[in-house]
Amino acid sequence: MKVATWNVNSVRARAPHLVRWLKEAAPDIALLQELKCVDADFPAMEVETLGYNIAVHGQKTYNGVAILSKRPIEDVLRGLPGDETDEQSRYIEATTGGLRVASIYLPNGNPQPGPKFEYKLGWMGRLARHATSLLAEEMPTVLGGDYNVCPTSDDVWDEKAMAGDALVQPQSRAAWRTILNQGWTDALRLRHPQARLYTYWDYFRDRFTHDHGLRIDHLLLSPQAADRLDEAGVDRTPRGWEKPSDHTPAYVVLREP
DNA sequence: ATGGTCGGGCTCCGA
Repeated sequence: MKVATWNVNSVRARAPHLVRWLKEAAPDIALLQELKCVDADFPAMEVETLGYNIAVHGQKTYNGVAILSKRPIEDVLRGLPGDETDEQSRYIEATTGGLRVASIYLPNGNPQPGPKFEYKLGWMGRLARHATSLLAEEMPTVLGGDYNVCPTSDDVWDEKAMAGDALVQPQSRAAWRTILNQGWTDALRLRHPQARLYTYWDYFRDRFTHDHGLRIDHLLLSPQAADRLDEAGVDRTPRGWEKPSDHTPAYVVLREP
């Protein structure tokens, strides 16, 4: 069971890449972020033709998340619990293929300090509370997505260049660890303890060419999912295609129970 | 080196 996550940076602009990647990488479950469109504008026909079911939580212009699965999708939760006033489409969760999975687009938080950074930290607190309730279910669970957090200095090409950025702030990293320390496994780091394992390269200054990247897309596994972890990795290929997203897919392979 | 490049949707915002 291959579960992949990818921030596509507009699903309509990236539809040809999405189709090509689904064919070549063939994930059983794909968690997408930054759709930048409402549900009705998701390129459903192209994806369904490849044998995927779709659950979308879209939004005009900004944000938007989706779950694609070759298996039936059930018990869909749209929006992160904990704040009825939050209008941003950054969270979708569902049961598919015997797993509970979430597609997460965590707030960027820049500029910091400021209201956007406060929103990010508040959102992370809500995610931590919800993650606790997910662990209590004792289901194999995968929380994948663009977390907009570089967990350690190993996850940043240059700490000095990024020093003022919300993605590397001590508060962001502490909030990340609060979730991790509940008992979630950072699958990519577990499988690649030493590697510079970037998932994002800024569009400007040829950052991909020079491998000046960040590791901000993560797959967190509940203990029941971590028991089944085979491989984990980053697929850098789509970042090298013409007109790419600034993120590239990351994935885990879980053994059958 | 405080710029640079994208995408969306309209003259600038978010990343």
